[in-house]
Amino acid sequence: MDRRVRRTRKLLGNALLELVQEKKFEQITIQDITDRADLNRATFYLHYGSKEELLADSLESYFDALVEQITPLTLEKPIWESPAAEGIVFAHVAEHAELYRVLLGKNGMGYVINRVIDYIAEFSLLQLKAGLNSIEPQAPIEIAARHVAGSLYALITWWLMNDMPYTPHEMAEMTTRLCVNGTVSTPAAQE
Amino acid sequence: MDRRVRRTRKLLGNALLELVQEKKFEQITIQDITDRADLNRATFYLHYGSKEELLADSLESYFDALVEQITPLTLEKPIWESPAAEGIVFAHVAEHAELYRVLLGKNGMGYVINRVIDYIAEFSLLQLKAGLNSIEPQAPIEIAARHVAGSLYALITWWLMNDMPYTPHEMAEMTTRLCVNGTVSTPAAQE
DNA sequence: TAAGATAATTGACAAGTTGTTGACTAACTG
DNA sequence: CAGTTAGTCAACAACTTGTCAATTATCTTA
Repeated sequence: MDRRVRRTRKLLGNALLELVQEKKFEQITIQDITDRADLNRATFYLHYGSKEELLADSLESYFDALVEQITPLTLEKPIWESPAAEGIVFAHVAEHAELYRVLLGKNGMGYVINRVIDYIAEFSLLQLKAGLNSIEPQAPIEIAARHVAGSLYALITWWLMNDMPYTPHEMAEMTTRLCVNGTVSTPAAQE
Repeated sequence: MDRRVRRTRKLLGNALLELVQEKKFEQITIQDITDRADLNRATFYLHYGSKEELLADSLESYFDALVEQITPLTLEKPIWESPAAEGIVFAHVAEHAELYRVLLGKNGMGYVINRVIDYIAEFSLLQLKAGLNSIEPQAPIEIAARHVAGSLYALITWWLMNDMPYTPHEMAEMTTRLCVNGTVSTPAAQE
């Protein structure tokens, strides 16, 4: 790929990720983006059809970096026996807290939220498939994976929006416990 | 409140909820909304400052109706002993499937998604608090509630986006099982 | 390194959206 | 019925959008 193209796209992506933390996504104009990136407005249209498209493209790198970090860990120990992988996820979120607060928070972007959940669900699905001989899911594995993804997403956003009152490690442990043991334990058996 | 005001806001709300199912939210203009509602464009600005504000207002009625339906049930039996309440939620979603598919789906709206999760989490929190003498949560109850909310949200969207391949009752049962028992059971003790 | 290809710039365009205004008419409330 | 408030209408400037053709700058590779 032409060096100029790489350069331009990176400039556009960084500009958007900056702007997204300053004002609402809807009221960021193409002009804003190209101004920030020091490019001509027409140039934007040579690469992307919309802000949404640009954002989607820019987020790939974040997610990919994260998955690369996690994958080796899961080969050692399945995810339901150790919260190590979740720990990395929470640490990653903390590192980019301002950005994720905007993308996932109050007036977050549906596109990003669903993409995050999909990502996690896909990952969980692989984990569950790999462990099928030693565990027995409580529902079809697509659904079980989705359950884990929703939980992790919800805990991440809760943590972010409440100023991260626990360490990434603590959050990872709670997430794992809730997903593996269930939400509550009933000391007295239920009928 | 003035009868004319009620009338106008209802017209605007219905117009938007219709339009939202026809085209992307971002490319719905104020003109579109007032055209559909048979009102003057200037009238819109007498009531709302933006489409987002209008949407938020319009969704209240949906959620409120739902909570009213559920509340009596939870007084009979705690939510972790019966999937009845969840069943009603899934049935409600099915009834308004086209709308929720747009609001929560692929390019859904972050605002709505987070509002839904918050709603569920608040509700779960009340349930957990009420049952504290007979159960022992696996994490601080705010977090446990959030875990349940995330799971339910994720299962709802999975179900919607996959053309609802199970009955509301089946989905409710799976949700409850996953949340109460955990994602997997391990026939052989771990390690 | 020179030639040809491709990217980016520039200024300009029509079309459409936004938010607000002031003067008007219609509808509601007590 | 009188006074208040809501909605209508037409018009406004300011801004955004997507696209264009002509020009310049920068890359690639032979």
